[in-house]
Amino acid sequence: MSDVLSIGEISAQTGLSAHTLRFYEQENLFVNPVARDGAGRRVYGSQDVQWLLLATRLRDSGMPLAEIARYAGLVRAGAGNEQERLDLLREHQDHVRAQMERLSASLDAVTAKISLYEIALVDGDPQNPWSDGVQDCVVPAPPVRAGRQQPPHPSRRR
Amino acid sequence: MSDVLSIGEISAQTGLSAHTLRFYEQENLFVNPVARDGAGRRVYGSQDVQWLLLATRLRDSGMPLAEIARYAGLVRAGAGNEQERLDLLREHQDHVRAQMERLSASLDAVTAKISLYEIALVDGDPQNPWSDGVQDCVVPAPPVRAGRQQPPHPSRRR
DNA sequence: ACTTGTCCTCGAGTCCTCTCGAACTCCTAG
DNA sequence: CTAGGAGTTCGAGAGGACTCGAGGACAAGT
Repeated sequence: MSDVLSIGEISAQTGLSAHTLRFYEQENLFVNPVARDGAGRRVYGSQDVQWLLLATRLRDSGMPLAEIARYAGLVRAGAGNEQERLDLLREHQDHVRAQMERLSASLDAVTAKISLYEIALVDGDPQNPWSDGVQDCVVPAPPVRAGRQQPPHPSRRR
Repeated sequence: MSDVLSIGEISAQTGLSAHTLRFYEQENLFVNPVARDGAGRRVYGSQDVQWLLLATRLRDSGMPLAEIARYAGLVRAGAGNEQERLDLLREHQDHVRAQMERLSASLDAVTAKISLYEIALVDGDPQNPWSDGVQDCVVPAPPVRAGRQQPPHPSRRR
């Protein structure tokens, strides 16, 4: 039960690049300090894979790396802070739910717009009110109140 | 029907800061070039509000500004490219749906983890298998295949 | 001996989306 | 006339999450 994985192997298993893995380590995203072999190479275990899979889930659902690091820190600290971990997770759960609602509202707006275009195209109505395409922006009105909220962005695909 | 809005007013109505509005203009996110008054000040109309509300929806659902700019460009170009607009929107629709699926999978994982902690806490089992908190990382396995996909990030709230 | 492959460190660069500040112009009210 | 508030431009900086590359080490295969 103590499989030993190289950075290349764990990279393959998690989908994270070796570069990213080192970066994550540096950012304290691991629960345990990463061990090294005689030649100074990183040695991972399967529990690291499990952890990383969870971590990427958290990240993909919008948790900042710093927060994941905080969570990792709590786990690293050992028993006694379960309540804190739970709070952190619950808070994130709320974020995710909110995110999904926003997404679903946006999806509705996009879907509505798509139908409009579909209708217009099927009707073969080439130069109708589409010339400016703005009047049809009748989207449900955003639930937004103030400030920014949850912008995403990929970075470069490798 | 031609209300005239200052940058401050449109900022209030869209939740975007004046700085951001200027930035968006610079990035060609507007359908029409923004008019100016005698003193060189920006003058917006209510259609701009509508457009911005749609644009923020697109952005909030993960469309990069560059893509929104492309869409705006198509609309600006006038009738004749409806198919292209439709394609763009359909593609985004797919992205949003995929995003929601990922989110929902992550939510499941988080929810599962939360239940585990809840159980452990209710059982008042303070120093149980929680010491390392890793063994419970039995998350459904990510649908991820390769490369990065949809990281989010807020920037600074103002 | 040499090539290949995988790994190491460290620092810099990139992308995206803002966000801020400095320095200046206008308009309006008192 | 003056002060305040809202606008303007331009350029720099910030934050987040990578991503890349140079330069070097070591181990195994031919």
